[in-house]
Amino acid sequence: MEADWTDETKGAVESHGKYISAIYRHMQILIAAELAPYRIGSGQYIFLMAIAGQEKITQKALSEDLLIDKTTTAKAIAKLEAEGYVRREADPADNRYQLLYLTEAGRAVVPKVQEGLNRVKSIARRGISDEEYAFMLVLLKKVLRNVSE
Amino acid sequence: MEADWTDETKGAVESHGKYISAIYRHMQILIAAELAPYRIGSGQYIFLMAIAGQEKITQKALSEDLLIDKTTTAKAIAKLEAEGYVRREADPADNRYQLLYLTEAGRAVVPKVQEGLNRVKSIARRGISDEEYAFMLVLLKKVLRNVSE
DNA sequence: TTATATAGAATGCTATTGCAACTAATGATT
DNA sequence: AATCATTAGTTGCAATAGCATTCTATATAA
Repeated sequence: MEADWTDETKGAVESHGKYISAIYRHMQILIAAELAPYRIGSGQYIFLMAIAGQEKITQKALSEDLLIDKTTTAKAIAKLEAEGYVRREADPADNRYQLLYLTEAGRAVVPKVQEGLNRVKSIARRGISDEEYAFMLVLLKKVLRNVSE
Repeated sequence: MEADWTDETKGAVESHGKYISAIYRHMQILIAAELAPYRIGSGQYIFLMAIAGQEKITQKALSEDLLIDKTTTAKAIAKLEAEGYVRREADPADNRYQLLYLTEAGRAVVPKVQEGLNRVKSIARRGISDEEYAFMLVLLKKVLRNVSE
């Protein structure tokens, strides 16, 4: 009674794309709510935490590590800098590079941000065992490699 | 040598959030490229396919099914209507409802869109067995339920 | 019947994100 | 040394997405 593509359509809507998209958007909302008290948006926290894990990093390296466009990185870093959490310093060896460091305020806020992220993560992981979660991560990494190369 | 939160930080950056985010963004890019010939953006295809699967649907029902904000739905439908793929008809029984249908052009483009989505999906699924993929979907559904309730 | 409440949809605003094009600095070639 | 190419980062623009608010139509209450 329906054309062939109808089933195909439902198959596609039921594929990972829909879930990835919905999870992403809902997590953005949850994270934004957690970090609002610190004036850190859902587009900035990942950069703050990456710098916390490796200071003296460049925007280019951040972009590559996080698989985010360099112009997005530039804007996120600018916001973190404006909020006083990150400072930039030109690399004396090559003035094209801006080396990124946490400020004192940045160092102070990182544990708070981590707590907020942990709360969101524990909500997202409800009812999923460590083994299942680890396996899901393996598969997500595969998918990411597939779509990003 | 590093503070305790550093490991926590790496753990968080390595959790599903980063992968979900990166997969979402890269899939948006791939899908946008596939559908550009039809002037359908990455923010509209899911609505087009949902209407194809169930015509005479309302924007409210679409928003709930797809877990997308109703204002986002309104804007996406407006674009699909402007491109001539979808038409709206006020429900004669209740004029608050706009019933959504595909136009002839919409019906014609759906299989093309499906092909493009299938191409992206097959790229994303490379090296993942049917069983693994199915299991990943189960877990993604769990995560989605957790973050959307 | 009129006033209030509710529901679906639309609009204005803002945040996130990426592309194209640009600037500034370094490196390579002649 | 001067020209050209490459690289890191910035800026302008547009698309996606959600919140707050408004609009319009229906339902409920007085």
